[in-house]
Amino acid sequence: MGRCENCIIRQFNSLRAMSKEELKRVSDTKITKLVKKGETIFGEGDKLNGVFCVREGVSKLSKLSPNGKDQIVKLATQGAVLGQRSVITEEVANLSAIAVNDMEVCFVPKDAIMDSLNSNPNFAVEVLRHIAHDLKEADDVIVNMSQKTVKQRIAEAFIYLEENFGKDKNGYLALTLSREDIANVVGTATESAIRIISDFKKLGLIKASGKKVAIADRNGLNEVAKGS
Amino acid sequence: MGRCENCIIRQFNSLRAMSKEELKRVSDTKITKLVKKGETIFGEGDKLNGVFCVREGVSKLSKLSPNGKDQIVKLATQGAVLGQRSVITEEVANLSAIAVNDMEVCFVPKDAIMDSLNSNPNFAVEVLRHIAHDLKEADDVIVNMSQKTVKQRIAEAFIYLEENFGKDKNGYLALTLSREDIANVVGTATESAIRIISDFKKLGLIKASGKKVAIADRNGLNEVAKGS
DNA sequence: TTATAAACATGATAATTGTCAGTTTTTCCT
DNA sequence: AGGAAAAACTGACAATTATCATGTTTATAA
Repeated sequence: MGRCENCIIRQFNSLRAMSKEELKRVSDTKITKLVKKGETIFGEGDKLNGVFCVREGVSKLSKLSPNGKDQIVKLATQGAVLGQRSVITEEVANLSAIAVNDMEVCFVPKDAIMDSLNSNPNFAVEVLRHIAHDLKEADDVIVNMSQKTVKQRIAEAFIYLEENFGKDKNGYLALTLSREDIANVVGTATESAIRIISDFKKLGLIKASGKKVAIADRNGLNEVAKGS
Repeated sequence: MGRCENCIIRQFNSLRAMSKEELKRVSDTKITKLVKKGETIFGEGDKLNGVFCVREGVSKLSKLSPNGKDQIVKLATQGAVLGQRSVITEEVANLSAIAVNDMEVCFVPKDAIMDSLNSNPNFAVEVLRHIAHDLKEADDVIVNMSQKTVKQRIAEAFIYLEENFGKDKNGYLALTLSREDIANVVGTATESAIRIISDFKKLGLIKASGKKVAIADRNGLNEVAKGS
């Protein structure tokens, strides 16, 4: 409790984006919530009456298809805000948000966000910049999905995980994903992902101890990502 | 000349988003430009010092990979604004904008946009809503690319074209794309797209006269799109 | 600590999609 | 209209990726 406003501040990357009174209003109305690994924060089709700031842990934003395939569109970690896109366009959520590990999130009601957006241009522009950045990333994903092979995309995924979530003291990726989640990030079958990850291990590009994975040959992995 | 402000207004879907003075400023600084089919409005990596409003014609936003593959991320038509994402985040363009047919665009300098964004919350929120909508569409494309087959995506593409660009008096899709462009929209090889389009013709789902395509069996196409 | 499920792994095979090479048709230019 | 160039098409084949079946290891909870 008491530091939820930090999420908003970090998210919008501007201490000046919200006035003191706005911060206070947000802080007064916030609700902190613990979410266990595997639990759903919100599901596709849910009407959201607020956004969720990630204070701890990681959430996957994904969409399940009728045939059981689950595509992960984005991984959101500390400082990220979930659901803001749907709140802004006043639509139901188009993705589900599920905890990848134990999380702590805080809830900020829709009205607090919308009031600030409408009255504070700095805040609106900061949110705009942030969403514009997300859009660029999404466009990049589209291009990658169509122009790169599964092998390339998995190599990229490991590099992405190291760059965005870091390593633990032993050099392993700080964020541990199941093989299935990795497959769902790159958009392939779980077995295909497993096979390619095994190959990477044999080639010495990564090392793995159980579910933990470490990048062993960063340059080599980069080569693979750029096209064997 | 003289009606460029309409693009901005239509784009942001709010007559009240810009004040009279802002509209005047935009209108005073605009430059109208004709772009021939196949010409580039801006290329990946270009530094944009303004945005382009589409007054006439259609532009494809795409990214070319080193191996020659070209992925079309979006088709932009009358009323759309090109380059605003890059202007907002102050990055170079991440996509190229190329005319699919003869176009008329008008240029609005960066400063005119940024000034309005920073001073007029309504305008900023309208732009925000618009980009948030683009983000949802991009997320949907990501999911489609990974969860649907090429056949399904091509069926969807025809439905999309009819819904978004309409039909001419003879019932043919108003926007005529080459087979190569269709392939680049759905992310497949040109020959694969051609083969599937031929199949659709044989099945009576579409009819084609030269490059012109018409949807002959909307329900059937819908079925295909949803999974044979 | 064991049992029980979940995750990981591997082989065999099928389906999808890509590539290359060549032909025909359409478009476009002067 | 005639000819060149681009686009559309087709076949044969290769590569990639998915699916199914099944065994093994690892995690989890009673």
